[in-house]
Amino acid sequence: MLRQLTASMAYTTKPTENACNMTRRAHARIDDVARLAGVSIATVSRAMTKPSQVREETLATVREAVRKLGYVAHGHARALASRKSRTIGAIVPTIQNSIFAETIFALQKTVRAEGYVLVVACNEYDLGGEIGLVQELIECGVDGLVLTQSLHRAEAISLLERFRVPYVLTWAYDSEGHLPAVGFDHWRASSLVTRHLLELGHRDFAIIATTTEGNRNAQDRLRGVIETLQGSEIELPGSRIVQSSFSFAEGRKAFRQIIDLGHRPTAIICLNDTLAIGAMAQAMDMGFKVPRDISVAGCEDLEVAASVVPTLTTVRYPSWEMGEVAGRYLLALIGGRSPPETRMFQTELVVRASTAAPSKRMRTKRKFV
Amino acid sequence: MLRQLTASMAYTTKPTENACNMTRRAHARIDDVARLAGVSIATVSRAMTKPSQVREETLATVREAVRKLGYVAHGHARALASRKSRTIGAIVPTIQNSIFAETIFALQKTVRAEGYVLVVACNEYDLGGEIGLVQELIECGVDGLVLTQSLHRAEAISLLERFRVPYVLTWAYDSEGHLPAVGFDHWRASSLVTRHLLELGHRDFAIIATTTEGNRNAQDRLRGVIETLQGSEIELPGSRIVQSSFSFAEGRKAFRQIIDLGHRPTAIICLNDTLAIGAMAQAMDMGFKVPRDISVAGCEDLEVAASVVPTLTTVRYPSWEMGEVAGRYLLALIGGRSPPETRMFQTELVVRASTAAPSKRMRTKRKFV
DNA sequence: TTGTAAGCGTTATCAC
DNA sequence: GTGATAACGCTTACAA
Repeated sequence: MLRQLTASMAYTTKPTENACNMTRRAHARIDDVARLAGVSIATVSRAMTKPSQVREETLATVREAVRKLGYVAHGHARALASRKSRTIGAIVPTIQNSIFAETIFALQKTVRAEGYVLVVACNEYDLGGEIGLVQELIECGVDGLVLTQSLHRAEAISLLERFRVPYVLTWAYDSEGHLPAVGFDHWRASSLVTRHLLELGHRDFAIIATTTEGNRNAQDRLRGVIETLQGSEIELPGSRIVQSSFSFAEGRKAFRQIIDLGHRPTAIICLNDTLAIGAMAQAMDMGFKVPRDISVAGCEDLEVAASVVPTLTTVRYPSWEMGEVAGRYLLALIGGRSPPETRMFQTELVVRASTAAPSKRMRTKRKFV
Repeated sequence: MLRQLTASMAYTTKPTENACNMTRRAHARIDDVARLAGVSIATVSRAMTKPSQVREETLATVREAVRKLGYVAHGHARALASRKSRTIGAIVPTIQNSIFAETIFALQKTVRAEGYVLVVACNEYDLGGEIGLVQELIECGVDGLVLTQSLHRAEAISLLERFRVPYVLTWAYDSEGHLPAVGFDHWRASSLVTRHLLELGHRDFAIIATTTEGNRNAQDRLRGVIETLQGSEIELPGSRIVQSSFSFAEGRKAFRQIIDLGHRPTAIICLNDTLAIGAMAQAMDMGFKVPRDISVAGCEDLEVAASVVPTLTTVRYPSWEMGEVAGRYLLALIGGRSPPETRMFQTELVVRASTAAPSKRMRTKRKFV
């Protein structure tokens, strides 16, 4: 509730009556400022939003009145009249995953620099109904919307277009390149990791994969590994690919599962860092020396994980930059300027101490696939 | 921008003209729904917000019209007329720190369940001007505001009270108990850790502390350790307390610094988990076995860190619960219900593998302070 | 450069 | 239960 009125301020009271005793109201309105400054409300409005159109002297008077009364504009009234709210919405699966937190943080900073505030909603991987969220944010009157890993892209977009709300997709894949989307090349990310291990001389792999069902990004990552291996004429038996869900413990379990197969690969590629860290921990618990006995690599930079386990070879995803670009894109669209090109961000391999060439000991002990 | 009008819709056109051809407009308004349903706009409004006051049959007609037109209410107009916006604001230092992310996530979930959306703003530890942010959110017309570790509490509160915006402080300390605040007992948290080590038989400590300047929480944590030690007649020489900033690398550096003193404590208490993990990593790099040679404990549960380094003895801060309570508190205040009691959350010691009784080897090798 | 006044799309009061 | 209509607090086209 933005303002609390005294009883006498109810609908029956005439506006002119209020005008006389602003002391009875909770806070100042534009007409209070106008009266104190001795100008019209239009001038006050202009002084607030287009100061260049107001004479220097008048401006000073108005500003003084604003200061004296502690006037703060009523955003909803302003939005209703001007048809712009200076708010931007963002929908993310969760804010608890540091990769999304980073994007949101960057986005928030970017739009705030232009006077926009950010409305954040989490769809919790659709448990709450993504389309409902989009509609809610439209109802809130956001000037633009950022969608992250949208699960119902087509519906969300048609809704946004019907309401003429500018939008941009993040963490998204757009094969045709027609949609405003910024994302990562997940295929390339996991391919980078794989090539790195191939170049070190590894020929004997296992993959700890995430579930790929309905997740294009995860599919791309898995394909990136498999196709790169195929490029080197290496076929991976299906049993060497373990599917896991997202957790440290799952990474441990998957590692055990691989070792239980009775065949030790020289390198393990994990399709995300949480799994990789779990696998590494399990390897060490089981007496493996990393990377002497086995190399472990991840495919997705978890900022926090990287600071905690700074030895993991992985791929850096510039999620901060993505947030910035998404913000700038929307701001341009809203401001009627031509937006920057949307694009596929390139990821970058970060080689750390968890990978090395297979040791002689490994080579002699193992038969290749 | 919520709606785009065609040229003919400019101010010169009379409302009654618009009414006839809604096809030329971007989307439906309440009067379009009313016309299609054959009722007045007042009825439509009631059907949307107080369905119980509308006859079942009328309700169905209106709902059908809403569906047909894809009508979505204009939040700003609604907010202006009703004086409530169904948005709640939250100011946090950053969303990148997982403890705040967790609180925000819980808050978001709690308020969304009641139909509110969350506007998030980060003050980046005041680099952006906290009071400005508060004013911005008031201008946005939030129905309530959550402040986190507010650095300018007095000013923020006076502003909020002037505008009659309900608020609640989180991660906050309120010695008098007059303010609506939910926080943690940091003194107790670090005291718990200290007592645990004392009970294991440790007498020889070092502390890796955070900067305490202007940070009441950090001060409390440090006092918790020192005063608990004093309770056992243990005085810590100042050189055994190393001040660090917040990072993994700083934890490493601080550990080296302590060892460089030439005296090895049997236990190290770190005032946050990031420092603790850094210290542990450094210890292991330097050939220490944890906890055989040295015990390491933290004072602040970092969710991600805990999942990555699941061996760290630390204190769990229920930040999720705090977000929930903060949300419920505001919702109660807004709804005119009596709010739940604000309180100091109790933290809870989580003993893991990084602490143990000092070994005989340690005991014989060391002289006590 | 400034003032006048007509919107912006709802809700809430009051009469029926 | 429902309808007519006056707010809600601001922006902006147009006139001065």
